[in-house]
Amino acid sequence: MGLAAAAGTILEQHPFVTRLLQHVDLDPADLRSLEAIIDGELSIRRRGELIVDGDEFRKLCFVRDGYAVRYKLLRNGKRQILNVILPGDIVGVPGSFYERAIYSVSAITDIAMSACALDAYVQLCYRRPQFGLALSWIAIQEAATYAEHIIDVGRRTPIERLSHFLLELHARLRVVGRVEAKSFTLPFSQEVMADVLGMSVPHLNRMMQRLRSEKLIAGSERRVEFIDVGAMQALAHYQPYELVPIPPPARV
Amino acid sequence: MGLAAAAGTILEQHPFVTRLLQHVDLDPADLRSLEAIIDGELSIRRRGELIVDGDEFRKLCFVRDGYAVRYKLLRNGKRQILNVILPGDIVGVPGSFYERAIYSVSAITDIAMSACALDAYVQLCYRRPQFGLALSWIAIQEAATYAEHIIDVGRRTPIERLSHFLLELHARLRVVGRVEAKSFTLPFSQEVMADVLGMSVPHLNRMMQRLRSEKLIAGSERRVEFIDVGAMQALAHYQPYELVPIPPPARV
DNA sequence: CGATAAATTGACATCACTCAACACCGGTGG
DNA sequence: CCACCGGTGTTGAGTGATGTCAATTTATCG
Repeated sequence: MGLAAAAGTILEQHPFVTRLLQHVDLDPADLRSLEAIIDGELSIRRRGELIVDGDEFRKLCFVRDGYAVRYKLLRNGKRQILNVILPGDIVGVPGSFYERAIYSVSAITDIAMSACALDAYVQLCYRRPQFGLALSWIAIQEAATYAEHIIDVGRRTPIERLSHFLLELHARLRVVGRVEAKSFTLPFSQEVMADVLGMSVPHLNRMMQRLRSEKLIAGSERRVEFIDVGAMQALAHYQPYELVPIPPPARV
Repeated sequence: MGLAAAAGTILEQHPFVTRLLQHVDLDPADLRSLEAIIDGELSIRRRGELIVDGDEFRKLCFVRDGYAVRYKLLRNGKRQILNVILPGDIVGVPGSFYERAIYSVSAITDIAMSACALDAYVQLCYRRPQFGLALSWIAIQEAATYAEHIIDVGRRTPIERLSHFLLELHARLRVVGRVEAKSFTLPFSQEVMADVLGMSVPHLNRMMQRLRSEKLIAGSERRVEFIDVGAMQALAHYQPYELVPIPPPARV
């Protein structure tokens, strides 16, 4: 776990800031306040554990680059991945808000994050309420993503689930500039995707082949190219959602 | 949709306030500010729709009494219930934060709520940042509930799912004083529970019988009495979680 | 180039869904 | 008072989708 000294321009080009600015206007003073509470950069190696279920963890880590998964292991050895974590996401939601972390987070690739103490962020919220609102917005978006995930595993068929996952992943990666218009590189193995979607690896593999044979996607390996986005969205019951911006403070 | 005039003591004994006070200290002035933005009481009849998928809805409704479900209908007619809504919960999370509601909400019993405009709540957050933090905390708790639900439908077996649902429901109802120590009255039909848990009604029914025959619960109809809470929790992989309180503002 | 991880394929068993029919209950109107 | 009715809970039979468990090929990484 490397902890580098905080340089001057931590937040330059930071995908978390990119995401924040989609919800709320922040002036340079706001950004400096945010930067002031960052207490370091964290680097974790591929396969490293960022958070282990049961830990006391009271930090927020803003992912600069790399991929991770938030998951829970059941006693029978099964793993459910709750969410894939992409650049711009926060590690520590929801774990840091509980007495002990309720889920584990593990790095899929090498990953770099900017970290701050939860308490410091909360103090920032008292001074600059827009950060509290931003956190609410992000948490609500997180909840909506989870909700869609419930529908995936609860009522969508395996092929619909997989389609939905691919479309949503593409949309989320687009926000932080990690995709091309109709294609992208999958950062995740089939084992990971199977654990996201609550299915077995062989079955996931078969569904992947079926998407290819039905000419909905192309590309081999970790490459996904959407051939017919419309058909794919219809199959997946996919619907792009748009968060409202955070209303600015009323003039007094 | 009845809209009664706001009386003086809207928030007296309001289960939403009960929940807020578990996270954060609010003084009487805070509560008056909250009360000031409530623009009315809403009553909906059993089976009424509170929100329809696709609506523009920009309110937060704090449930005073009654039960509802947040759900999505797929084109094939299947319904996935994302969450059951209990007294003290907010209707409008996450729907009001999107341009158009992304889920529907429908009343299971008659339901009474206090409503305010989302924008008014946001303005309150600028004036009193603890309300922004409270919203974050509630949204994060919502996300964690959804996460547990993902594990239910993704990796827990049907009987584990059902056990988990019953235990969690009991815990949530306890916070707002709607249960006895080891028993409670189910507000939901088996059809509703099946749609929560992503299973068919007949199968849910069989699992319910199995819980009874294995002496884990007793009670018929809508009555649930836990006989062996420990065994039930073990079966369900259930774990009670505790949110940290919102840190108070630092002394200056 | 060997070792390890990932993707793919096949055979098979079974869990849980579908589609029924039926029982029960409370309310409602004749 | 009783017949009807919608909503709810219960039961049964049949079947197909999907998991399990392997073996095998292919990629990736030292």
